[in-house]
Amino acid sequence: MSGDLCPDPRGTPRDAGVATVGRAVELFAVTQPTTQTPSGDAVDLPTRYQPADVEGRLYERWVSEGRFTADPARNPGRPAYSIVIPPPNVTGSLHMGHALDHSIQDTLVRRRRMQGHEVAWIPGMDHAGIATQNVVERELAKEGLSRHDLGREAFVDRVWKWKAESGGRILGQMRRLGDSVDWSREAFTMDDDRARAVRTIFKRLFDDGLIYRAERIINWCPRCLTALSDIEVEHADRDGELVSIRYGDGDDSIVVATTRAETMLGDTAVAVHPDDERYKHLVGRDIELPLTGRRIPVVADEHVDPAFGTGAVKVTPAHDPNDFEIGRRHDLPSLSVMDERGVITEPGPFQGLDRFEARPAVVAALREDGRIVREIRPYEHSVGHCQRCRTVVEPRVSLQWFVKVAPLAKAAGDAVRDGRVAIHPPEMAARYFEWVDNMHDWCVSRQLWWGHRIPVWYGPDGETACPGPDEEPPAGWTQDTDVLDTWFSSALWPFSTLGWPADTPELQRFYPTSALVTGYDILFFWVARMMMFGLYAMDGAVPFRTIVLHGMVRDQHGKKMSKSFGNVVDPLDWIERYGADATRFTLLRGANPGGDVPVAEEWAQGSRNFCNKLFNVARFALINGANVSGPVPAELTTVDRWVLSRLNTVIAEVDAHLDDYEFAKACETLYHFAWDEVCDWYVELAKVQLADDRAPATRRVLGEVLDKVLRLLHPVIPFVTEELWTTLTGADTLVTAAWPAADPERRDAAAEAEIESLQRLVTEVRRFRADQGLKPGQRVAAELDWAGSPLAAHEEGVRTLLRLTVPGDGFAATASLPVEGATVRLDTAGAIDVGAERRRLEKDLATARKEADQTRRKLGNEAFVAKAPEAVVAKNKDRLAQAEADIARLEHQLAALPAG
RNA sequence: GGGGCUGUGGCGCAGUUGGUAGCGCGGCGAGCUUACACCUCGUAGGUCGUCGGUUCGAGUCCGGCCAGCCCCACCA
Repeated sequence: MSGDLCPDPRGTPRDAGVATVGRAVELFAVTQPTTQTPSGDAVDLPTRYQPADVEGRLYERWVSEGRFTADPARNPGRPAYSIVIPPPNVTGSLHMGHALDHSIQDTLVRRRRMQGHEVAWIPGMDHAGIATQNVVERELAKEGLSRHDLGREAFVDRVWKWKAESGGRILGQMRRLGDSVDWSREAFTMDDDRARAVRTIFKRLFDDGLIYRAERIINWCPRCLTALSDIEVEHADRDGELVSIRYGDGDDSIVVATTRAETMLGDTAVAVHPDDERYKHLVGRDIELPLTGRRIPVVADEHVDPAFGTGAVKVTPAHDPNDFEIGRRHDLPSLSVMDERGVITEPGPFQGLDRFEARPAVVAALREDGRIVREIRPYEHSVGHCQRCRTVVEPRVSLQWFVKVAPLAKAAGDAVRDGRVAIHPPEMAARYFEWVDNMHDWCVSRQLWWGHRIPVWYGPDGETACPGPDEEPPAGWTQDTDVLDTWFSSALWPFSTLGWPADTPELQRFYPTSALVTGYDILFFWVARMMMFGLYAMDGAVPFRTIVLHGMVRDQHGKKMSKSFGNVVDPLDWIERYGADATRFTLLRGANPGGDVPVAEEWAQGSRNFCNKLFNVARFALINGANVSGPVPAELTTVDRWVLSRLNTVIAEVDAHLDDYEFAKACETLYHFAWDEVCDWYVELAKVQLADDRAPATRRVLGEVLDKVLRLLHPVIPFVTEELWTTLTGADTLVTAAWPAADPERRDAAAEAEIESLQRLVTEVRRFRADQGLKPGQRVAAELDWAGSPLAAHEEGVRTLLRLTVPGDGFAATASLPVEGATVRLDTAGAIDVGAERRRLEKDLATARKEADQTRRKLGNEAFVAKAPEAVVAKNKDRLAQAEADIARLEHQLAALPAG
């Protein structure tokens, strides 16, 4: 082994080169032992990339060297790029959805870092009100305690303790994934700075009259014992019964239908449509409500659909949102018949029954009089469930805090409408508008203990005060006991993480953030709310310039991942078995804009294989002394010019794809270039050049190609690329190395055409050899007749690729393949299967003739020639010419076949 | 009830301003060749859900239908 095994990239003296070799050996030596020894020179290096050996080490180094730390004061002239991470719940752990979301963000920020931007990617977590409280309550339950046994203060302490001990497991998992976040700026939605932001904006909203307290009917979870906002309620179809009940008696009777018979105990009216002739005589009269003895009025209300059911509806203002509104319009009393746990409180036979026990009980009681229940039929209807615990939500009248969203939502919609915020993919904007344009006031109070306590105090006579964060509440007043919806504090995330309300350098430099990356599933929950609060708090400045929406990760059949299906894939499992890079690559390769991302074990293996492929080209490059520094020589072979031309095309394509958030396309482009073109063609052709005096230039080109490919791949697969690139170049890190710029001067159409032609020739001969059963390794004597063809310059390469020897004495051509303006005559020792070859050629000939006919007919179509663009016509002419050439070639080959 | 999406080789997906279909995985066959069997080479396999329309020409535009999915929703 000589010193030029791996020349020093900077051309400094030999010992530096030796050091690089030492590194290389170390890199390859930590992997498992070689399974086989290449023939010839004993280069005893292992052949597989072992991610586990490098990932942890590299990540720790990146962090300790501060590679991800943002500095708002650094390079003021340079553009800033910032992203705030969608804060995962403290209770959460990394799942594939996070892995996808984070891989996208990491790709974006790593590329910007390489482009010289000042990058801030802010990590953090969400306190996740209900979810976290439930976790800790469950823990307490194991000790036989409830939160009430501890009392509020002790319980909240307990939650903090839990958070310190087992919360935030996901942060460690983010390191495994390789997230290049700025850990020095980690935030938590409940920490002091964020609490200050909450207090500040609450007060502003309060003072502006955009937050108010009112008695309303809200969604109530009888298990969590708290109010829920509309979007925390999930609707699902359930089988139920539609029971028709006669109210009143004789001429004064009316039949109503309900799926919730038990609520009739709280009915305070029956409503009909004002124009409904059937019931006009009853409007304004009282009728008797069965079971209760109460008499309730019949009212006329536009809301009632006369065509539905009997056209009459029972009105229970306390337990149904519609009825609540009807009740308000007609000034009806609101009679609550259940407590906060959904247990009937109305005195009588049903008192103490759960709402679901009361339902059949009420129906049974009604049936005792055979004339009251007119019909019972199965009925499927939509029922709201608590998003957190799946309990059926109970509409309930209570005193809650609301944010008046109309003005805020208007601004949030306008920011997208007028283009200040772009949504990718743009189709998703429709969903966004539909939501912001139809949003109800947002119920922000929760009857929980874990969360930001509502900063409102009440005086002895019911006065209210909302002191700012630096103000004291009046002495002796008591604070509201409710806390704010979790989404209230996360809506402030893009600016609260940057120090708002203080006017920090971070805020100056990094707000508005550059992109917000998240799944389309929380467009409503979170994104729209950040828009509302961002615009409001930051005086009209948008919270982010671009919203990048991705889909959900699914299994290989497009099924949602869920425990019950048993198809959940744990990203950490993949990271351990295939590496973080392979995990990331699999996800990004499937990340078409807005589309769901199916993943499967095989895809991950494919990605792992790709990383290994890169490892091996790098190994090849090291063994052959690839050179990554200095100018690329002016004198280059067609092969070299071709690969550089392709490289620069690829750089431009990848750049464009990443600009468009087309991660799948960027990955595909690089995958194919690196594997199909660089490994399968360039390296094979380069082997020939490396054996002669073209070696120095070839080493430089090989180094150049690898250098650029690794840079381009680094944002997507940071670990392998860092490891290989630093080994190849001897430089410190790829993290801040320059992002490649495409050089249009390198584009070389002639070289590309020539190599494509060469590829076709080689493929054709390989095909022939395979069809004829000639072993790929078997050397075959061949005569190449290609006078005048530019391919003649590649004779050595062709002979190597095809394992063709120069014919000696006694050469007898038994196969003649005219292709690409050349003729290859092979000595197949008389072993060729003439019949098979003839069948094959005839089939191809038929195909070519058919194509020629079709194209000829098309070109004969006057309308086509007149109307189609010139380029299209020209393309068809080329096609015809090609087909005709194929026909001639195939006929020639057929004629040249030996008889029999 | 409203809104949106999807339907392309066995499976999962690409297909830019309309010009006769690509990729990965899988299948089949061959093979240790100057890095890689987590490899190489060769190969089979779709007329683009369906009907109709516009056009010289449609997977690519328009309409109907069929199938599947998602989101939003205060019709009992």
